[in-house]
Amino acid sequence: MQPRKIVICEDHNLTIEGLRVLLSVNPMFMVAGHAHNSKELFSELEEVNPDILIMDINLGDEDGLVLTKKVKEKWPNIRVLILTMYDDAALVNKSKALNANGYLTKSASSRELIEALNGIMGDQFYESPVAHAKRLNGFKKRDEFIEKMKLTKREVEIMSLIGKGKNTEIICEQLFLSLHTVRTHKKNIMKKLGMNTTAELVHYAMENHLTE
Amino acid sequence: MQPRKIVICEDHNLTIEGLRVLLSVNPMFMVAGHAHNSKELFSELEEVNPDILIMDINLGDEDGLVLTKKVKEKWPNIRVLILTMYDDAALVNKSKALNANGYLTKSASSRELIEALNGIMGDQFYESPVAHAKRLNGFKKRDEFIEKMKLTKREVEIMSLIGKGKNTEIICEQLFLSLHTVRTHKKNIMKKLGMNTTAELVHYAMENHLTE
DNA sequence: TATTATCTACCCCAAATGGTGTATATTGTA
DNA sequence: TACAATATACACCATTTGGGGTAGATAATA
Repeated sequence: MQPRKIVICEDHNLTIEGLRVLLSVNPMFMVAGHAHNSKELFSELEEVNPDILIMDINLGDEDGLVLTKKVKEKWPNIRVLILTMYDDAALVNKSKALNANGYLTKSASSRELIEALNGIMGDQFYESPVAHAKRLNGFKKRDEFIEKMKLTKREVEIMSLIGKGKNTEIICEQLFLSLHTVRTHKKNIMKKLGMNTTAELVHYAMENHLTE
Repeated sequence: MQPRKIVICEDHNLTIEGLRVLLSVNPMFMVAGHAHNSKELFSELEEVNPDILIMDINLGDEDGLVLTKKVKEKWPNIRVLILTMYDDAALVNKSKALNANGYLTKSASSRELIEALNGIMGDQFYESPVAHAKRLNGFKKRDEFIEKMKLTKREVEIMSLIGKGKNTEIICEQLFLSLHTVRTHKKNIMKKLGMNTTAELVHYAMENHLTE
């Protein structure tokens, strides 16, 4: 069987090199090219015509998810694996919504990477079984909490990051939002929950598994 | 207490600079030198006589693990932390076999770096709790954490309350302490843990079961 | 006993947060 | 289409927090 051709879109060279090394030992896959941004990516896809695109979410000032959508519109047959450092349910769902074929965190082992690359060839959206199981455990309580507190989607997303101990600055970088917006959301969450310190938010986000 | 002297062996200057910055804010450690290859490393170790060596595996055409073995033969008292981009069980075991004292991936946060640097001072081989738990399904132990981080009795007490989401005002009421005192303790805790927001403290207090 | 660690408490200053309010664009939906 | 909900962004102000100190009292220990 021909090895599957892979293009990597990732702004950190260290990671690109790491992926190349990991994949070089496996005859089933071949890294045929890489790109650091959307411009490089489109010319690379045009030239290489790969089977698989490994896409990072955090591409400097570009958004890998937005890029995924564009890629899928132009090349619907390319299978896209989102590879990111964020272990975040909201991002998994977002990836799914944007027609990506799978989601894997950078904390995955090389074995999990291979599993994922095989997994995304199927019809189903692929997610690391470990990560999936980890999140499902807290779902009941989590959804109850969200429903009870009437948190909006965005608020839940922000609550999740707050629960991970991230401050406003980090959150707005991560979600590509203005500092004002994140502060507004945070204040609205506080009103809904009847809390008035970040510490309380972190505590209750973790207690109710909103971080997963 | 004297800060621990550290030498970094790493071929990427960017990473060296990053480590220097991350460690410069922590009074418990001092980067006393660095090296890009084995030649520079041996002269640096001779001159500096450090407590800790942070060793990259991928040193251009040299192998950090082989180098670690040589270092350990000549300077058995130097604690060696392997820092690498590979999250790979086989490499962890190999590092252990070659008498390194700990293993950390480059995807680690600054907090995890501090944890690791404290961790390798112990008798046991240190591995990132997250990575370790991921593989072994183990639980983080409250006492381990306290011991590793060298938190005092009072600090643990305050950490526990912080973990419950209580703010400084509530804590000082509860412990019959001045606001200044609680703030001082809190700042000292932050220094030890390499954190700089309350949110992070809450998150990790809960993660490590310090609230119990 | 001398030394070190811990606990307590305060100072200053810059940055971040919390409280309140306004406003516009977009999305969902009755 | 009109209406409500949501997401975004900003202004103003008082309070709290974080980072840098100093310093005395007590406890532990070499």
